[in-house]
Amino acid sequence: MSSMCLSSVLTCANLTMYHTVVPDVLPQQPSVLPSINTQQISNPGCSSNISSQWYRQISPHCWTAENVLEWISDHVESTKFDASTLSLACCAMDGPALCQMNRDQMIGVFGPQLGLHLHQSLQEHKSKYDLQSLSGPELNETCQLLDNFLDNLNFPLLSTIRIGHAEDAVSKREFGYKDDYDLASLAMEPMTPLGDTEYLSDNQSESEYSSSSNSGMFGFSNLGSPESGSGESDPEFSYPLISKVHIKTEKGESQLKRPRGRPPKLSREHSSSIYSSSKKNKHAPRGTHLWEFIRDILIHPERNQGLMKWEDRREGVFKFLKSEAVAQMWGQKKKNSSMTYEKLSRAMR
DNA sequence: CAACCTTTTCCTGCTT
DNA sequence: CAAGCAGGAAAAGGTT
Repeated sequence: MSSMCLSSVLTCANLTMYHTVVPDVLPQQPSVLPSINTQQISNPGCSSNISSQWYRQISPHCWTAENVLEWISDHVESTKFDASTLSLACCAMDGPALCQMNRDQMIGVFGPQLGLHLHQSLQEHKSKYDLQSLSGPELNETCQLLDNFLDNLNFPLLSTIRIGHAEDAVSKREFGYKDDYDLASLAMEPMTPLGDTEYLSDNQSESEYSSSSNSGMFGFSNLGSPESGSGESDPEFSYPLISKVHIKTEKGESQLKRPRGRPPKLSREHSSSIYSSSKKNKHAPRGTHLWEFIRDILIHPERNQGLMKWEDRREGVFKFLKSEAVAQMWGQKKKNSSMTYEKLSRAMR
């Protein structure tokens, strides 16, 4: 089980990203999450070490006073600055106010050492977000993924949404994924661009992810696991025979089974994913965590084409509308064409 | 390089 | 009984 509860992280993201837009987004939250319930993404208390990092993903112009404090606090720590010499009142400003300060004003307020440090840091943050407009790198990456994903869908964008059963018609065999993310064979519902507040009106067509109560409608209700039809057929992700084991069943049959756990990673030389060209590092860069991926989709509702939506931002409840599509995107991001919603949901839990 | 963390995969049991 | 879901366990691989 992940030590970092997805719900808390997403809620923190939610709060950070939206609290200037949705002022009532931070009610009293229960301090304890009773259990990890993927149906309901509720709000446990956000740990400070998580929330304190969120200002990094927002343009300084959008920082709240709290973000500014966190930012200053981080620099006080990193520079071993004696915080006792710093007046809290000096730090009481929001992002826009902070951005208006020039170098000399910073030095005047925070002193020559910390002031210079803060000024330099602020310039870096500002230039970073000036270049990237609204989005952080991870967000851009996810958005690019979304764009590519949607570009690869050959479905006409209909003006009406078919309710519910489009996925019914898809057999597991038809669900074969191809290299380069060719999802033309993926019989999803046609995607209609949705605005921030313009969601599907008929909830029955959606894969319920959220909601409080429900019991188990964790999406995918009409769709079998595509793994059987795709994962092993993909040359890149097929498992070598050596990784398979023969397991005797009670009936004495010899059955070919995959061992538990993740199969060894194969060479990425033949990867044709859009990421192959951009990611050369030995280690995956930051911003590739599942919770970040989910967050990025959620905070860009105008670009997620109805893949997911906030059901109740205040409660941190969101819903998968195209659960398999989201899983496919995640799989592409992780260069894993056998990713399914079942696995994605397990990772989330 | 080891410890830790996250993700992926398989499996079992419960609920509907 | 079948399907869907939750969660345990194991393993890979990334991060620190």
